[in-house]
Amino acid sequence: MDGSDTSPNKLKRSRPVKVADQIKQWVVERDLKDGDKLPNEGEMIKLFGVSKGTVREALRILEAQGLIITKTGPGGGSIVGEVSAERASSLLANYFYFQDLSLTDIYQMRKALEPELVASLAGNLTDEQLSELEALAEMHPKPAETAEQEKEHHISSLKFHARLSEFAGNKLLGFVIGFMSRILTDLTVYRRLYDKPNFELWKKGREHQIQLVKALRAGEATIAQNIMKSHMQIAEELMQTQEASLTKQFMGD
Amino acid sequence: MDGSDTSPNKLKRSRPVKVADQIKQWVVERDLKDGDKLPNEGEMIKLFGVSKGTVREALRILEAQGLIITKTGPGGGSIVGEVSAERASSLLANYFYFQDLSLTDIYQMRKALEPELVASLAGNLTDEQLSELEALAEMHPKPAETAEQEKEHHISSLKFHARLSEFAGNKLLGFVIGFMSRILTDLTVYRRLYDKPNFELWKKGREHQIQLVKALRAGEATIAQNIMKSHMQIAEELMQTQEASLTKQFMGD
DNA sequence: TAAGATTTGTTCGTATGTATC
DNA sequence: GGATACATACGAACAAATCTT
Repeated sequence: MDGSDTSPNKLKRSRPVKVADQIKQWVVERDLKDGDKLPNEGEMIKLFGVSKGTVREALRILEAQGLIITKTGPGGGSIVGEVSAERASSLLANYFYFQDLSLTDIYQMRKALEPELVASLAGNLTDEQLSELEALAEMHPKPAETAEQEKEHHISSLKFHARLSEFAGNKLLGFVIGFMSRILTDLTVYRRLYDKPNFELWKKGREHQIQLVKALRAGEATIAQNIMKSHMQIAEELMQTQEASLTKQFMGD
Repeated sequence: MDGSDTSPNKLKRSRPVKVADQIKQWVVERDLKDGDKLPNEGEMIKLFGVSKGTVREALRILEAQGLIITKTGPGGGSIVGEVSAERASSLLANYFYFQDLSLTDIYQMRKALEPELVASLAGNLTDEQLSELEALAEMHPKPAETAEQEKEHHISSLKFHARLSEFAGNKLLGFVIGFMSRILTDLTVYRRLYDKPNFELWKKGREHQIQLVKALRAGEATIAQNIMKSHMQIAEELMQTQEASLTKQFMGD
């Protein structure tokens, strides 16, 4: 957090934005952590010499970014809050709302990253984590018969990948993969992608997931990596048989 | 943008947040685009049945997310604004401020993605873009002698990668690579990474960039990819000779 | 359960700043 | 420069939530 004007922008910053920056600075100077308390409204009014309304607008700015949490009542007030992956994901989704991503774009990334992820995860998961993945993989033992079931299957499958990403030691890698799962899930929910059940693809996908968990448990990094590569290939083919443009299907919160 | 309560959270949402959601909904229902005008404060007060202060807090929330831009004066008011890559990057950096990324984490990603990027860029760049990259690559013909010069060289090098990422047809891939360049640049600026000039690494890095541009111009995807792989290897080695933990060095705006 | 204290939440009236014509 | 239309900011009052006793 710098707080100072890093860019040569001479953009006029409104007072609430300035105050928001001042609060940020106040927090960083004191190296405050997750649950630490900020001054209350009254103190901020005196501290920054602005009115209550201005302070509150500043607090809403920080809250929107996920940096603080505000509660009412005695002992209430604002505290520092770690930005959650969920919130970061939402904010980022707002950016891609305008960007016109294609399925090809997303799968170019998935093909590069998901095999990398499982390779680094092999042999490093707890029994509990492995069991959970197993349960997700075996959730749908029967092929879909209706479009609705097909949709459920695919959301489950994405859930498998999302959960996998949360186990990543590499938080950046984990976040990006989780973000892609989210986008694809939103897509599946809001559009009626996956119209027609596809027996062959369901079967392959399920086998892949089960074999993958086995490889992860055995610590077979290369095998896990190869399974995921094949899996991504299959998944992309499935998606590509459906629509291509997925603009404007998210921007959630 | 959904606006509705997707999650099973029974989190109490303050009125400004609700109004912000209502405004979002209002925008999406009408499919408003980049420069389109929103109702002014007075109209929103009537529209949502809340006071001026509440409307203003809601507007600050949307502004913080980069979704609207507000101007004063006649013809002023709020308009829809595309979230910029810059802003999305800042918001995301807030998340990783708390996450404890290591250089190894970042380079695991870079090694997976940057070769992929140049492969897809080969033969698809304009003369102008290629010239610009060339200029960046040839910016420092002489090895660094001081720590300050070494720092400049590395920022330039990261600029090269950042620019490259902006040329990506795949906006997701481009964004992630640009984001990593940003993090590494912030690191270089705020910490004194790169203390001691390293002649061998400078030379290799420079050659790589120049060869890379040549391969991109020739449309040699595989060659470009291999050059980038080597380059990432070198770059990681260089960084690893320096500090490892890069927590809490960003959170900028 | 109830009352009181604390802190945020919301409203209103008014005044000021700023950009356009 | 003056009129207009808009956001910006302030201050005082009251409402609502929540913790403590």
